Amino acid sequence: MPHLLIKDLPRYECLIEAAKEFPDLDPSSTEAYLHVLHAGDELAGVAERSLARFSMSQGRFGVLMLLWKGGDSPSERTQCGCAPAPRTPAELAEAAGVTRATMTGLVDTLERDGLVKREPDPDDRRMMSVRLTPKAEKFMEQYLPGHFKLISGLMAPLTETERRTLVRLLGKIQDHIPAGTDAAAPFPATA
Amino acid sequence: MPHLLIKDLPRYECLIEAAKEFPDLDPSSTEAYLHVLHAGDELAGVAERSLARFSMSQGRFGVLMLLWKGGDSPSERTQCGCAPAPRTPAELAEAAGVTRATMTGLVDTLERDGLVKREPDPDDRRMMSVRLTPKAEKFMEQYLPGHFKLISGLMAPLTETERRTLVRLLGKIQDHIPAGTDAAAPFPATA
DNA sequence: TAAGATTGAATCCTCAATCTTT
DNA sequence: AAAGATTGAGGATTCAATCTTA
Repeated sequence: MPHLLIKDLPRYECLIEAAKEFPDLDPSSTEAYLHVLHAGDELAGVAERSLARFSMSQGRFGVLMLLWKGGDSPSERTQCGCAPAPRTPAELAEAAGVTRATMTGLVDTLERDGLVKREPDPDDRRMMSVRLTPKAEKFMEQYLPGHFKLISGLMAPLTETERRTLVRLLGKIQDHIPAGTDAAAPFPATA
Repeated sequence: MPHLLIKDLPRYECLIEAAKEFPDLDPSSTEAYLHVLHAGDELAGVAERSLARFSMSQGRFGVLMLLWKGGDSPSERTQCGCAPAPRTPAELAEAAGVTRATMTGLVDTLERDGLVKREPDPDDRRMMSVRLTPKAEKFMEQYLPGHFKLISGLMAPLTETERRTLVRLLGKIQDHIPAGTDAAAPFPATA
């Protein structure tokens, strides 16, 4: 599940050493890259272990969050000026950034556990509508306050200003990440 | 594969709005938390798509990196003063932070693809020794320069100073992450 | 044809046995 | 016993079909 299969990051001196053999290796870039991935893994790990006690996974929890407080009518489905909350498996997959097949699987286990319910769309019989059950509403009401407290605790080592700086720096990276699969090839795939 | 099942992060105003309903939600903490996870997902996604063109996964690549340039004799296995490179499945699992069962699976597919070779330990017949094959050495020599270039490009939007700041801020978070599973429970698991 | 949802085969990962050797 | 490695069952994920409806 972690992005990085390394528990202990290499020391900066090791990166400098490795750069002698690989001129393309930029130590400060590599260090920053490894730290972002590692921090993400660690934070996700904490959240994951917290969720695991309720037999909940990050993926299934994410679907619950997407469905949470979405309202029923289209007018209710817009939260504070944002896009309407997703309802169908296709919308959920799009919003979550996973394939429809993955969403089918997630909704399967959520439905099996009584947390969501599939209902056929009355207008278009190809579509399904996914809704939270009262059991899921109750779970979210009980779980979320502690979840937010956990996040606050994780970020407590940073001051408000440092958090803003962190978000700004990460934003600069994300704004320049090539979308989709068009990342430059390390070497020709036909080699 | 992503840690976060949300493609578009909520806007800050939405977090402030949500905080009215959940007093435990601290907007700046939540924003920073979501950004770290999201940035990690995006960066890992780029690396993953780059590796995928060679039928390589982050997990298997991580094993290759762990094994890379480890040398044969114990004296060679220490790289620039760091811990000796792992050799057995148990050591690899420990260094990678995954279970031994996971490492067995990764080594299985790497061996099937001719990238590593298992050899029984002559001293202790319970143990195996895992080594890179010449095919894997060649792959790494061809792949790594482009890999490091890719990372440099991803971090290019940041100045050297900004990278140091980013690493410092992430380090402050990581230093205070509770180890293992002892994260505070959001609410009693027995509820 | 095309779109929504699902299924089947495959990889990656975990936990809880199991098997072998110490 | 205890340690190293593996196996088996199951969840999460993807891709490439497949099925139904528009």
